[in-house]
Amino acid sequence: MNAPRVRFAPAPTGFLHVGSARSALFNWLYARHMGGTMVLRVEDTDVSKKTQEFVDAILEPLQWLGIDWDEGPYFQSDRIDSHKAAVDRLVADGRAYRCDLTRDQVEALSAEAKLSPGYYGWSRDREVAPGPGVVVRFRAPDHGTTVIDDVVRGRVEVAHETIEDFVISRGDGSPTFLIANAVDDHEMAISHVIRGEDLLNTTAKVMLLWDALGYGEPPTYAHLPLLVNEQRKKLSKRRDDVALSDYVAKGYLPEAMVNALALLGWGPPDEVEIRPLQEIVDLFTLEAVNKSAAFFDIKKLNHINAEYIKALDPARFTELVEPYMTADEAPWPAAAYRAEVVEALAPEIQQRIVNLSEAPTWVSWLFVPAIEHYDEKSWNKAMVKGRAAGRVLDEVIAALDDDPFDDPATIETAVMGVGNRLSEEFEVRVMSQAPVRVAVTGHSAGIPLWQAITLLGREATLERLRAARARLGG
RNA sequence: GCCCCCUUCGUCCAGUGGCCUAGGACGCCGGCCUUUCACGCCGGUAACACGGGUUCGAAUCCCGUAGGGGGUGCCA
Repeated sequence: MNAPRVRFAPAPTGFLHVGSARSALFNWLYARHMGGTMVLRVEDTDVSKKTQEFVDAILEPLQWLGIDWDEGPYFQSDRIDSHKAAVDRLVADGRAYRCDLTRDQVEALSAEAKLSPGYYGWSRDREVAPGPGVVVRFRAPDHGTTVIDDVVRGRVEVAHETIEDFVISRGDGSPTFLIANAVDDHEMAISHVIRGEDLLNTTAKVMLLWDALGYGEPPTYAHLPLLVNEQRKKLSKRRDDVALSDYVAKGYLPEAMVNALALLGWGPPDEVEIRPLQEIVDLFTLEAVNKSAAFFDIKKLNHINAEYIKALDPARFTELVEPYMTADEAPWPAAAYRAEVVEALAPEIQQRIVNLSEAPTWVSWLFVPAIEHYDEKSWNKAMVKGRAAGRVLDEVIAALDDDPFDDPATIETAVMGVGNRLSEEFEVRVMSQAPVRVAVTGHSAGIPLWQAITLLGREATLERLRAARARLGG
């Protein structure tokens, strides 16, 4: 068997859809697994959307995912002459004909004939002359069956009676994607067409054109299960978060995204889900792709992303997180940010976040001059309801005054010592960490306190403790 | 309406006639660890849509039913 040639053929809609990304990935996995060729073809037959902006919106996310291609991008709009030639040939051969009926007229005719809505070859013998508004329709066979030998779906039969005389050239003379598909797949010697199940219905039409054009053996088809939302509906631009770029912005790692996408409609035989891309390439086969639609579950993506983040080495993590740390939305001025401090804290942050954009909240206390806003719940729990919070702060301030501040362990001993002493005094457990944490970080949840205090240093820590003590009053 | 496709835990995947009293992962619940939040570890919950066949034997094969989805454009 020759090395396969596959193609990813997105329409330039202005962004890359998660579903398209999954299709691209499966094409890519198959090509790489088989040592084949990946062709990229932009299907811009409709309007002229071939602006650099629209094209980049597709290509950039692909590159981000690590999906590369060996040929292209080709543009269908550049190949319009070939498509037109094919249309002319079909007309000349009597396999297609012109039609000047509008959509309304077609509907009226089917209603009049008491048939379900559709086109029933009304213009087959009308000898319509070419001209503006005149389309070309393929003369679909009245009898027989087209069989699609789909790698994932098996044998799919479509009776020719159910295929209407579909349009292959629009009223303005531009060819439709059906004819462009047949012509391009043929001329680009595509051996495997791997795409979403939503295109299964068009396959018989393209195969009919393929045959009418005398192209011989059609490519092998593989229709992937659809990606759906919680309501089990096809992922849609309007309702669902489908733009890959949004996931990029939120701080999902490409490795995690690609790993998660690979797990929708396919699974490795050994059941190891999180693994390097190369292993997925090695294990991937089209035959193992399943047939049923898959819900794109953000929870699973989150878990996978969290795993990849935890596995990052601190330097790399710091690098990746920098854009979020210095963004305008960050709780401190970009100039106050210090990467080496974050790197020191990296492992602590890494085990607490699901995506990179969450990183700043874990160090929101770090690069600001003082705590301006205490989390209300935290303050209430630790200071107001907390036992002897005022005493704890007083004594910790006193204890820390003498502390050398160079070692988390010493700080821990000092703060915990206060808690233990007060516990004895009041004969009830007094937690010293909570009030100190809230005073220093403004929140009851966070990275290990002793480390935080060490990083902050003596002056800032004492200042914050005193500020909180004053705020507490009493 | 018509055409096409699909149907294993809530979700994703494994399972291709006996290894299945159905396995893994996410989620959820419980526990351990812990003077924060997490991480980690341990345990639990939970499914072969239904009905008929075929077979010594069916989640796996066949038929039917039901449910879900996709398509039905001079979009792709």
